[in-house]
Amino acid sequence: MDVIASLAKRRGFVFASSEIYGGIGGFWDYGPLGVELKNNVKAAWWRAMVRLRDDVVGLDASIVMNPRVWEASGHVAGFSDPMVDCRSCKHRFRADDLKGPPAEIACPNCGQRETLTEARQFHLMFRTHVGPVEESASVAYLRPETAQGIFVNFANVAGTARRKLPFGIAQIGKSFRNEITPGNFIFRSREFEQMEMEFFVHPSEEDRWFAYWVAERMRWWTDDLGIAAERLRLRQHEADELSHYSRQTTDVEYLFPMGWSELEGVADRTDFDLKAHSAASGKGLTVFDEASGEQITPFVIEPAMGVDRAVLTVLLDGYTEDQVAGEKRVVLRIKPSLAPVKVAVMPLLRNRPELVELGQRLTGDLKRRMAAVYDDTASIGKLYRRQDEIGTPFCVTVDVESLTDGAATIRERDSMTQERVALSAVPERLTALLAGDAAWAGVPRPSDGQIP
RNA sequence: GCGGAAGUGGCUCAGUUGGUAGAGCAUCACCUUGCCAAGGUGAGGGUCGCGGGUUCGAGUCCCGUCUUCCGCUCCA
Repeated sequence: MDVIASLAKRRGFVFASSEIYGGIGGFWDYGPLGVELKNNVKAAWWRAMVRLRDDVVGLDASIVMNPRVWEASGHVAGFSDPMVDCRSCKHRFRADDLKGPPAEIACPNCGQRETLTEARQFHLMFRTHVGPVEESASVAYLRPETAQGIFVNFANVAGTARRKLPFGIAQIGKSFRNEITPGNFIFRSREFEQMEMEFFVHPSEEDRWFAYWVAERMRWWTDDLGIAAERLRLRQHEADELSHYSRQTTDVEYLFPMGWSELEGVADRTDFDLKAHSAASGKGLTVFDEASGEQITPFVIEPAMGVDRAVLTVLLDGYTEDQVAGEKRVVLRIKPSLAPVKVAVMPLLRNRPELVELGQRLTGDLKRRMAAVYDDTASIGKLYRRQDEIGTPFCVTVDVESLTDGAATIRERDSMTQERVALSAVPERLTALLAGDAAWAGVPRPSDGQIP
């Protein structure tokens, strides 16, 4: 993890937020390469989840919502717990789990008396105020999950997009949680980005769609994101760890340096949210079921994941150290579709103006089709290493012969193999090579709402 | 919030019993270099986390504070 955090800092993927002031725990900034990688991860999700499907549409809801949303969803109650600490054994308990007042009972863990603190309130939702004068303004919250923006827009989307069950609404956006302990680099932070999709189904199809989405999400991690299958696994939640809205949850987990940890949760939220919002708002959040001739409240299957965790996983999973001629060669073997830079153009010799000009002109042509950069500030070997380290799948070298034979050399990242291609054919050739990337080739998906 | 550890150039670190900061790598420029981190010359870059105290003098000692890392509690 340290190696990745160091690489991320050194090459401009991720920086600690407000670093010149000493930083602030649980917040991170994405640098020039990081924002490209992150955008590519989001694009891969949006493509698989929305663009390639007929049964899912997108949404971008606001971060601050009417606070009644969070009362109805159960987050106001569930996100602010009175907690009690034991001064002796350092264990912490929820005050409402204790059998009596903290001052009068022994610590349930170590049995010591008079070691428990008074109950203190923990607010896991960020609070803010709407309106410039704090005293008279109403309290509001930064959303702790994006899902509620989908539920409260259920009727809007279903109506305007003319959707019938089953269908889904997908959203990518920031969420905020006042985590007690952020950590493990960008794995757990207080401001993070989620990609969530709420899939609305007929109650009778709940289990089948749940199974479908668990399998589909695992497929996405391996095929679209290129994560090694042996470092991924599924884990079903035990009954006592289910969140307040969930009937069943299965996590996609990755073998991180600190152990197996959650990447994505597929939750069966039943009709909990729509019913809660319907009751609290007085609005009917139902659909007409032609089979029974009645209005029904759909059940919801939710695949929800963190973008930042996905970025971290891509970096960790792709990081390799090769030995080349006794020297260490760091290669970020990530899927080409995710790479911040697709191709780097470099002249074999930089003290030849005509080569520099040729390289820069070629870069200009390539930029119209893909993320391309030009670099001539080091020897050819060093330029290759730089690109390897940030995962650039292809390098194109122009040399003196290029001036006469009109050809250039394409070098591939993982194998270091080279291929001589006519200059005019380089953009086409690279486009074809990148299209060979499975994530962009597309994978058959259900398009008629049928469960495969 | 508790316990432990640590904060010196972008990175890894050195700084002797307190005497107003160094190295390697990285970056940049020029030369060299003809396909996988070669070489040469030079340059830029640090209020030593922050604040206060002791002292003629603090990166070095004392107090406070902030931040980070590891563990614990929590994690929708």
